[in-house]
Amino acid sequence: MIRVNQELLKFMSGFEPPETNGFASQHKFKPKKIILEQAARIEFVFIIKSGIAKCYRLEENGSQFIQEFFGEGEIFGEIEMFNNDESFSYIEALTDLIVYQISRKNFNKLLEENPKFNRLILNALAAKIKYKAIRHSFHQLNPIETNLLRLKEQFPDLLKMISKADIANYLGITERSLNRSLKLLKERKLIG
Amino acid sequence: MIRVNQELLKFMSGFEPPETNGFASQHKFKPKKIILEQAARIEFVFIIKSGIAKCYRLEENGSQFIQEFFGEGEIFGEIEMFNNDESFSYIEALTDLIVYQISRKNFNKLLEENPKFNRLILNALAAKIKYKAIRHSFHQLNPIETNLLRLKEQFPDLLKMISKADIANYLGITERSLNRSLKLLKERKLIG
DNA sequence: CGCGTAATTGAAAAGTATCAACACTGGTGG
DNA sequence: CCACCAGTGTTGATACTTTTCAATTACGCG
Repeated sequence: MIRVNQELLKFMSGFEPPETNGFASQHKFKPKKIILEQAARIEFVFIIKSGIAKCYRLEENGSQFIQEFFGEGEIFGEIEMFNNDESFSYIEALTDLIVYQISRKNFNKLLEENPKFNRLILNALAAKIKYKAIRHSFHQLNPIETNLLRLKEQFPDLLKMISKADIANYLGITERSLNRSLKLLKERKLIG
Repeated sequence: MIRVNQELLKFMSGFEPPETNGFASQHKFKPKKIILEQAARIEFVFIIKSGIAKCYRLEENGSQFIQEFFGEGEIFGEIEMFNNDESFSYIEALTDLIVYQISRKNFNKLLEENPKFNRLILNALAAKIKYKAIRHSFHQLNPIETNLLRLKEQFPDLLKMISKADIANYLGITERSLNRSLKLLKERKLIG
């Protein structure tokens, strides 16, 4: 549920000051800080050095759907670079966050000149696609209880780290439904 | 709904016989032919030259969820190359299908040696991610009727090309619900 | 303590699935 | 030419699930 990319993180640590070579800078954000706006022009790619962010979309009816939770080494803003379009989701810090920030120009330069980086990005994109495909499918074809059990299995500390509202938005359900399901699962001793 | 990638198609047409250079071969499939199995080892990347295929996942409870419909220039099998894993979905021909087929080795070679191809693949992956993100979000946060209207808007010939069963599986609903919604929309003169 | 945010719960309304029966269509063989 | 069949599409009745709405409680922090 909270995804990470250790390989990319390791690669980026090569850009630590003072060896940044001007490629990447570092920035800090406080919880609840919006890092990227939906429908905004994007000039930087970000890679998380530490902390957790949530990526969500706001639909016209005002409700939000959480795409994923980004942990260490996860990249965002790159999709917009490729399709050269406005952002299609918000990125918001959930914890104290430190990110590497790479300009459009440097991102493209790295892609072209550094085969290792190029492959890391290809892998990262492929991983996102697979994650989304499996998630959407499982989501649609299983009841809420099953989805919750799967979440708890993949990420036992779920309820300690993520607010009920965010979990509900991640599952695309209301908090009311989330609470009912959690209560049921507890009664059946399926979760703690 | 039926996605296409004209740029990639155009690039691939450079590999037409007799100029294939051994990079890509061509293959034909009949409707209903399964081209890729879920949970199978994959040795080739495919790019559609003509026709339509459906990409779907089979969940343990036996129901299927359609990820997308691939049209001209769409690529599949590439995700499995990157994360070096088994296939996570089926690919099935819906119409007569002609595909370019590239071996793992040649795919990697092209990626490394041909910057244009490399960028086309990056763009294709980014487009898939954006498509999936927006689709899942819209899907979750809107009622069936709204989803149907969106489909009809994006792809007016929907009902002529795709079976009711497939449309229902794409929307993650039963055929019964699909029919009820279609009837309602027709009564309200919102669709033809 | 008091305030705002987050979490919980009940009751009614709305939405969707399930199940089962029936209609339509195109193709096949007697 | 008709009878039959299989696949596809249609519909109704009922049961189940989820949302909506509103009221209440718990918690963290200045």
